[in-house]
Formats: sequence, C-alpha cells, structure tokens
Amino acid sequence: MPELPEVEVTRLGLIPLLNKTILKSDIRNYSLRWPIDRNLPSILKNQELLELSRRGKYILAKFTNGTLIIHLGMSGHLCLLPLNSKINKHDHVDFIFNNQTILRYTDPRRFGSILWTEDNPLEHKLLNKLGPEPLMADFDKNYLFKKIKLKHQNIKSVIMDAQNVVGVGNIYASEALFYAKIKPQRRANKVTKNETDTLVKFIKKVIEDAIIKGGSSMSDFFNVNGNSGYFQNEHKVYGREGLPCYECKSPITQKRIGQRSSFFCKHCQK
DNA sequence: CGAATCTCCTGGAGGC
DNA sequence: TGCCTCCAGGAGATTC
Repeated sequence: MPELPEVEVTRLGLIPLLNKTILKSDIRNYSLRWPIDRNLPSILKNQELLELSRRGKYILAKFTNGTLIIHLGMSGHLCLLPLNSKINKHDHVDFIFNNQTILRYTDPRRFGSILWTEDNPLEHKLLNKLGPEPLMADFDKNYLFKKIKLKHQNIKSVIMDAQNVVGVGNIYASEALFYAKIKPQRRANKVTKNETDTLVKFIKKVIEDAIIKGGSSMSDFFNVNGNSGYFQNEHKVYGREGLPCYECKSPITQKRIGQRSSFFCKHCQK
C-alpha cells in the first residue's frame, strides 16, 4: 500500500498523540514480517510519546525509553479510534493512550513490522544503509548521476532501491519516469546527466504533490482518520494501461520490469 | 561483488 | 455460488 507520501500522511495524522502516554497495549497477533517483541506491552506501559519522525517508509515514534520503528509493508495502516471500537479481522495491535484514543495497526498481509529499540533507530540494521531522503537537498542530480552511471540495471529498479534513494515505490517511480520522459526499462547507465537532473526534479515533485493531496488510495490506503487520499486521480500512467496518454493520446503500456508492474507511454518515454 | 529472482501473507478480481 | 489463477503499494533473503 504505502509509499513515502502515504507514510508521511500517516505520520502527520498521529501528531495528536504527541505528549500522550500509553496506558495499555493489546497485541492480538505477534507475527508480522518480524515477530513483535513479546515484552512490548510491558515495555510501553506508561511511556510518553515524545517525537514522531520518519526515515524512508519507516515511522519513528520516540518514547521515554526508546523508539518504535513502524513499517506498513504492503497492506498495513494505522488509525486513531475511540475506546472500545469494534475489532475486525486484521486489527493486530492496539496502543491505548491516555487521551481516550486507540492507535490501531491493521495489516491483512502482515508484511509490515513493529520493532522496539532503545538505541538510535537510525543505526538499526534496517535503517543504517538507507539512501538519502528524496525531498532533502542531498538528493540531487550529482548524487543520483554518480549512482546510476555505474549501474547496469533498469533505471526504475535503481530509483526504487532504498539504498539509492528512499521512499520511491512502484507508483511514484512510474509517474516520475513518465514526467522525465525516460522508459522504465532503460539501463541506468544510459541515462544522461540532463535526464538525471529532470528525473530528480520530478521525483521530488511527484512525492511532494502526493503528500499535499493526502497520498494515493489505490484500493485501501486511508489516513489515520479513515479518509482516502486523492493523488490517485492525478496518476498519469500508473494503473492506466490501454488508456490514452495525456500527452500524445497513444495507449499506455503495462509491462513487468524487475518483478513489478510498470506503466509507461512508449511514444513519450525514450 | 552486482543483479535477478524468490519469498513472506491475505484478499479481491476475473475466468469458467 | 464455487473454485481456480493472477495480481497487489515492500524489501530482505537467496541464488546466479
């Protein structure tokens, strides 16, 4: 489900929990991507939420004595609910805060994760090799060009690899490559410096716009208040197989590239 | 080493 | 209705 914009929209929605304290945690299913620490309920009891940040697609919730590292995987989401809300099939975890609010984690496919660390979360082994944030200044054409000129993979896989740049998932990779007029299957080392400049600008633009519009709700993304985003209405190529390209009217092509479904205009993208 | 492929899991869509 | 196959926002693990 979520790419960086959806994770950021989720993080922003959790801000009402800042400086609130966890009274109780109900973990109904410990088996996510990695097992949840069996001691987590006792660890979190009476801890105050001090900070909410994000690194790539990980939400970092800093508490009094450590940090929860939350990843939503493909189908995870967090929502804020009143006490005693009905529990549905895939509602695996509830954190009950002292403002009468449940922070609930729901994840049908259980590819997400909820990890606890008392160390600097940025040094956690899942986070310490991550590339730059796409919206930060250190993600620029010089950085990306240096990366891609050594790569023989297709350019789409390169920009989706979190070691190169975080947060660019399957939807926004297709969208940014369309705007930059680069075919997703082009070998990365065949992308010119000027094209890299354009690509970096559009990766930033697509992600910024998606955050402003509340994320893309393809089938089941909702923010913490249960509202869907509407950036999906602005997708130029993703999910538009066979429909006319907004630029040249020729039909959009769908093809599997690097195991992922990819969408592009074979006329506009070179 | 880099690159390609496999894998975890459930549910929805579409074909028959 | 039911059964089957295919597909889905991620990304670490495994294989070549």
